[in-house]
This record gives sequence, structure tokens and C-alpha cells, in this order.
Amino acid sequence: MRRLVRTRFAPSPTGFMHIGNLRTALYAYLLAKKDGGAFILRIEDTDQNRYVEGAVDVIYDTLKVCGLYWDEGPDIGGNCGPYIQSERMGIYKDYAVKLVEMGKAYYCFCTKERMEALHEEQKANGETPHYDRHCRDLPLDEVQKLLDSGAEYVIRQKVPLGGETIFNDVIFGEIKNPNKDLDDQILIKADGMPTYNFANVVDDHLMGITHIVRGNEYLSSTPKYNLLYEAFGWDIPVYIHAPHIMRDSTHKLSKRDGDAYFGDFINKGFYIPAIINYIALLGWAPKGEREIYSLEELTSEFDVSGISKSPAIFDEVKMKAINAEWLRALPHDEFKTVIMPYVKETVKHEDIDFDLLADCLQPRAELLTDIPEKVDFIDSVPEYSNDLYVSKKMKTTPQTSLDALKSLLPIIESIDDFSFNNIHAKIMEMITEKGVKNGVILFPLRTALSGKAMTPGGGTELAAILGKTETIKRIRDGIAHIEAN
RNA sequence: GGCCCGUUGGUCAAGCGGCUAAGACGCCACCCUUUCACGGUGGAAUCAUGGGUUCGAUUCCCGUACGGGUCACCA
Repeated sequence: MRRLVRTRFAPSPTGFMHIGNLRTALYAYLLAKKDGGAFILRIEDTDQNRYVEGAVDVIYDTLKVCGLYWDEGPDIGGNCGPYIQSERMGIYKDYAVKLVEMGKAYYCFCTKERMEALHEEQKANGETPHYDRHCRDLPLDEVQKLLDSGAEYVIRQKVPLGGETIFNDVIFGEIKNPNKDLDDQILIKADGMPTYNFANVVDDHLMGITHIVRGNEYLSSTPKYNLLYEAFGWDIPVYIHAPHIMRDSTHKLSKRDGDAYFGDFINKGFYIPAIINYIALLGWAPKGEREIYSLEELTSEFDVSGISKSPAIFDEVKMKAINAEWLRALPHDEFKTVIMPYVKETVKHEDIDFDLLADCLQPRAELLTDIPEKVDFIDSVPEYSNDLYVSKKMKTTPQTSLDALKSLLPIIESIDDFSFNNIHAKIMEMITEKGVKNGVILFPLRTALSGKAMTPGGGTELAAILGKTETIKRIRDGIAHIEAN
């Protein structure tokens, strides 16, 4: 029988959710959920020097708002807990000692000072710094003596001196590494804490992880992981090393431009499902030509064969386009709910037609943060020049605009049912009668109502949004404005 | 530097020995139009490079160039 897929996301709490990490979490989530498997959250905090207040909450919150719910984790428990490494300390040491007993690891009493000197010397000789295996073959009784004397020690992995380690990655295929290039890495540090690499292997096994989704940077250390699995006689998981997300061809996404953290994009006005949609597409391509997917749709469409080998450059312009497409496709009520907080930033008036406003905004909203500026004319008309009444395309001048506004005024005043359709019908009637182009009348109306060159709707829409009283007032103001200059 | 990995338009990418080398974003033009958008139509633009293998290479192999990753008592 096939094992149920179990994936995990194992971030270390740094206080921020890097967009690359979020994508790794997403892929791990999708891989598990596609198969009805389990997605596990584990916090890797073995470095006590890096403790950041509230960092774990950032991880929880980000995953939750993105809809990446976990089946087992520190807060909800599970059968393989605890899910925070700092609470699992005893476990690692026991396994390391077991490894020593099996001859696959050894105690090393080399001091940090000796290591530093060694590395300096190696560097001076043009070598890559590495451990010289000084303690690898220490006689057992001597080891015991040192242990009894309370000497400080670490436990190192005993990597085979020759041969090569071969492993298979779902994305990259077969990868071979000569064992002689592998260092006898530290498993347990002098403070008794496991190193990341070791804790990772032990926990992944103990938690029954079947598929490991992680960044490409682990490709080089995977042989060491596998040697550990083999030493313990454990099943080697399926590896999926995802390519990096880059800022440009030579740099990874960085904090510098505010383009590395999930929160940065929320601040820039991106809609969360669109962010998820876009990052899913960075380094992974679905089968067909569609590219707008909800998390649920991604779950059924996701297939590791679509993950590419080469790094992807993050393109905020493209993400913006995806964002706009998402916003346009939202049902009216949902769109309105999403934008209202942004609308309220500049619109304090309550007596306007927010539903019509939302409809006008919807095809024009790219980023949520663009909205306040788009609707700022609603509360008050900004200062503007009569040049705004000049349009070559609409064939208008301040003079024709003055005429237009003057003939519009009685019509607007006569309308009782001040709905868009009704206003539109009445104005069109007048336009037909006059035998002029629509723009000759409607362009000045829009200008008088907004005082802006670009608005989220035409003259008729703005009138309906603002309501009769305000529309009349603004037409009068417009007339006075033109006459005064 | 050693080892590992990658390279299709500006960007994301499909392709998996034979195609006029998809599609999307962006860009340009036109149409629609009460501004700007939305929408529609069309256009420019790509297989890093040199050798092989093959009747035939974007696709397979080798080298080169370029780029990335990794070599911690960090994760």
C-alpha cells in the first residue's frame, strides 16, 4: 500500500515571511493536499541566538491569511509532537549517540580555537576550510576518559572516505556527489543543541515526512542527509528542490527594495489570493493556458512535473496584472467589501452610491492602494485649471463646455429618479436634440464634477454616484469656474 | 577555487528528435468608447556558444561562456 503523502513546512522564526519561503510552503501544501495528505508545520528554532519576539505568530498569521492551513503543528498538536524543535532537545542527542554506537558518528573534542586556527591555515594554503578528522579515529578508551573528565565535545558525522552518494531529485533527476568532498559535519553542537541539518533529518523521519519540498540551496547538502538516513536505516524521502526566486538574473529577492517579504506586498496593495496565484506561477507552470487560479484550483492542478529547474525572476508588473485580473473577476459584493477600507481613506461622505462606485472602480483597480487617489474628488473638487475643459478628441473648449454645462443644468434639475439609467437617458435625449457628439456634453460634465483629467467613470456615472444635490452644485461651480477665468 | 545545478522573446513560460517554436505580462498600432480603464483585433520580439550523434536537432552527448548554489558549533 502506498504511503499517504506527508509534507512539511519548517521555517525558522525570523520575524518575517520571505516570499521564497512562502512559495516553498505553498508547494508543500499543494503537494500534500492534492493527494489528500497531510501538511505539517514545524518550527526550527535550534539557534537560540536568533530568537525573535513574536516571530512564530508572523508564520501562523501569514499561513492562515493565505489559506495554507496545517494539519499538525505547534498550536494544534498532532501525533508527532512537539512541533517546535527547541522542545525536542533530548531526542536529537539520543539519536546522535546511537549513531556513534553504530560507528557512523564520533565524538570530537577539538576546540573552537583549534578549528579556527586550522581553517586559517587551510585558507592560507589555498584550501577550502574543512575539518581534518583529527578525532575521527580516537581510541575508545581515550574518548571515554575525555568524556569522564567533562571535556567539551561535539558529535560529528562519519562520512565514508571514498565512493559517491547518488540521489534522485524529482525536479533535477539523478545527482552524484563524491563522498571525499563531504565534510564530517557537526551533528550535535557543544551546547548540546543539534545542528539544523541533523535535527531536520531526525524530525522528518520521526514525523513521517514522505516528500521534502525545499529550496535549491539544499541540493548540495542532500548527500549528507542521505548518508544519515542510510546510517539509521530509514527510508529516504522524495526530494523536490524548487528553484530560487530572483530579483534579477544575479540577485535573489532582497529586503532592500521591499520586495522580499509577504507583508511588503500587502502594503503595496496586492490582494492575497492574487499573491498566492502569482508566486505559484513562479517556477511552476500549469498544464493548460489558464493562469488565474484560486488556492483550491491550484490544489487540483498542481503537479511537480511542472516545476522548472531554472530560477525565476520576480516580475512585479506581471504580478500587478494578475492582481488586476483577480479584482476584476470578483463578485460585486466581495469586491466592494475588499475596496471599502481603501475608499474610506479619502471618502468621508456617506450619502453616495457606493455600489455604482464599486462597479466603476472594478475594471480600473490594479492595486488596492490606487483606490484612495482615484476617489479623492468625491468629497471635494480639487483645484483645477480651465485647460481641463479642452479636449481635442472630444472637440471641447472652455466656451463649448460653458454652453454644455448651462444646458445640462435644467435637465439635471428636472430629473426626479436620479438613477444612472434615467440620467443617461435624459442627457442622451438632449444630445440627440442638439445633434452634437456625446463628448461635447459629457466631457465637460465629468470635468465639472471631478476637477480631474482621469476618473473612474464618465459624466453620467459620476453624477449618479454623487447624487442630485451635489451634481447640481458642482455644475453651478463649474459654470462659475469657467466664467471667472 | 573544488563540487553541484542551470541557460527558449525584456519577464514568466509551453516544448520533451521533424511545429510557420504555444500562451501570458509588458511594448506598439488600430477598433470600441462620456475621460481613464475594461474589452476586441493585429504587430515587433526567443532557442547562450562551438563541436559531435542523427536523414533531421530547441530537444540527446561533450566542451566553452555566462549565471546561480554550496563548502559554519547559521538555518
